[in-house]
Amino acid sequence: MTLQENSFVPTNRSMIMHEKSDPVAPPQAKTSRQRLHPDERRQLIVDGSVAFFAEVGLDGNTRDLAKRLGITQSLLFKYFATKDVLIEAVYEQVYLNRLSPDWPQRLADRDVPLRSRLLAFYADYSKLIFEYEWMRIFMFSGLAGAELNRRYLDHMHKMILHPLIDEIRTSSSSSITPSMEDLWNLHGGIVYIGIRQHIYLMPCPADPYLAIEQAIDRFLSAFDVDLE
Amino acid sequence: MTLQENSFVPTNRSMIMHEKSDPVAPPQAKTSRQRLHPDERRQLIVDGSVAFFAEVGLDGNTRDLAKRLGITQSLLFKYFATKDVLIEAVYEQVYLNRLSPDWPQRLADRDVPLRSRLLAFYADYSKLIFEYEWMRIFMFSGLAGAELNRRYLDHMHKMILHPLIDEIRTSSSSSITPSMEDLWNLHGGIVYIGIRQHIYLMPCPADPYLAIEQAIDRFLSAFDVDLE
DNA sequence: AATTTTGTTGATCGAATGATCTATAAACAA
DNA sequence: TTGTTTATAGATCATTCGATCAACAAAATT
Repeated sequence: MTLQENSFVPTNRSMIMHEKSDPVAPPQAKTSRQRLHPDERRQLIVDGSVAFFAEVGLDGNTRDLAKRLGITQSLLFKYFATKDVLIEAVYEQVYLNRLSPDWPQRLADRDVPLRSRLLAFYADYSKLIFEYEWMRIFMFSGLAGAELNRRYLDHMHKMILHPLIDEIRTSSSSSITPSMEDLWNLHGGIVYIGIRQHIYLMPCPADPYLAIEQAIDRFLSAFDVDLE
Repeated sequence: MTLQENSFVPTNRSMIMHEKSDPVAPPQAKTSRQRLHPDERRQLIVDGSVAFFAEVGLDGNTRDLAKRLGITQSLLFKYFATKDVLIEAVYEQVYLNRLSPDWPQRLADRDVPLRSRLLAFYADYSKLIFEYEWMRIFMFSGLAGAELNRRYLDHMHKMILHPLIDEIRTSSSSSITPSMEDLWNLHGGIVYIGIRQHIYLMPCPADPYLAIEQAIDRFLSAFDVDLE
């Protein structure tokens, strides 16, 4: 395979990285010192931090962040004791209150065709995770070894994917039963769209819904589930 | 969905990261100064760097790396002018000469059943990318914005996945034709096994071959390709 | 054995980075 | 207005990190 022909191997370091193309945005209209209510300022910092760390990684430095926010670096430490505390706030902002908590129930609602349930779930879920900030911060923290990611995926396993085994078996007209690996395969194939888009910055379909729909249909028909 | 119930949200910073559990390995039997042939020393440094940077990320520091190698930090700069040059060598070590260059041809060999060709390819390919070093360095460099990754994936697109559209159409008994997104879905579902294993450090099947085989079979039968 | 070569070390430099401290000025209360 | 509070800025500290350099010692050469 031509992958070996090394045309993808860097010949010139300059194209590789660590350049980080000056992530410092245009300094906000520097009209002297702007005094805000602490709550508002704090939220501005968190929002800016999410965008900043998603772009440059969790060890982006606080000076660049402050510059992008149009504030001084020392001000960051008035609101967050340490950089780690700030990153904690970033995690919360990104992961908290982002997806309806009743998906386990809705996925088990057998009054609705299984295909419809799956389509609805992945339409909702993909809208969440196919966002630049979510995808990249999740990947950065995963690489850094955060327990957070394992807990999140354990939840996905227990509350979403594993229960689906039963749903599929029930809706199936044959006796074949999907394994957990099969369900991870369905899930991974969908998630990978977001990885291509936001991690590798590859061109991707503006609307991934069709691809998701077809992946789900292929999956269900392999287990003889009616596509209605 | 219970993902919102936040049981995966960090309540305690200590479990999150930046601890990097002392990536410095036991210093090699420090029997005074060991003088090696430059080629051998260089290779030791590159090998150690691959393992080190795969673990802690591409901005791991050179002191820790040197400590793990059992050499002084300054010695690194005798072999590599800058840290970036060293990382370039890491890329080469990881990506170079790792996969047979004739996969495009073998995948197009219609004397062999398409299913067999696909199984053989992904058996080979997964052995390559399901390695800790490969997976993590590829992800780190992707997040850092390396052009390398886009080039690699472009190759995958042009030389492997796109030609498969034709192979599938030819082997199919129906008239449905897979789109590029369908092929990326097959590919991504398989790659995601390695991501779970090496990025998120989730428990995974020791041998992913069965899961790969079934993913391929589901895919092919969706396009009415004989499974022989 | 004497001499040269060069692989390796330890000390150190300068810039970058997380964090701190004091001075300042914008809001608010009297 | 006057005085108080506190959000913000600017200067600075202590480390860390990439990189350099002179000194040293293990091979290689004579």
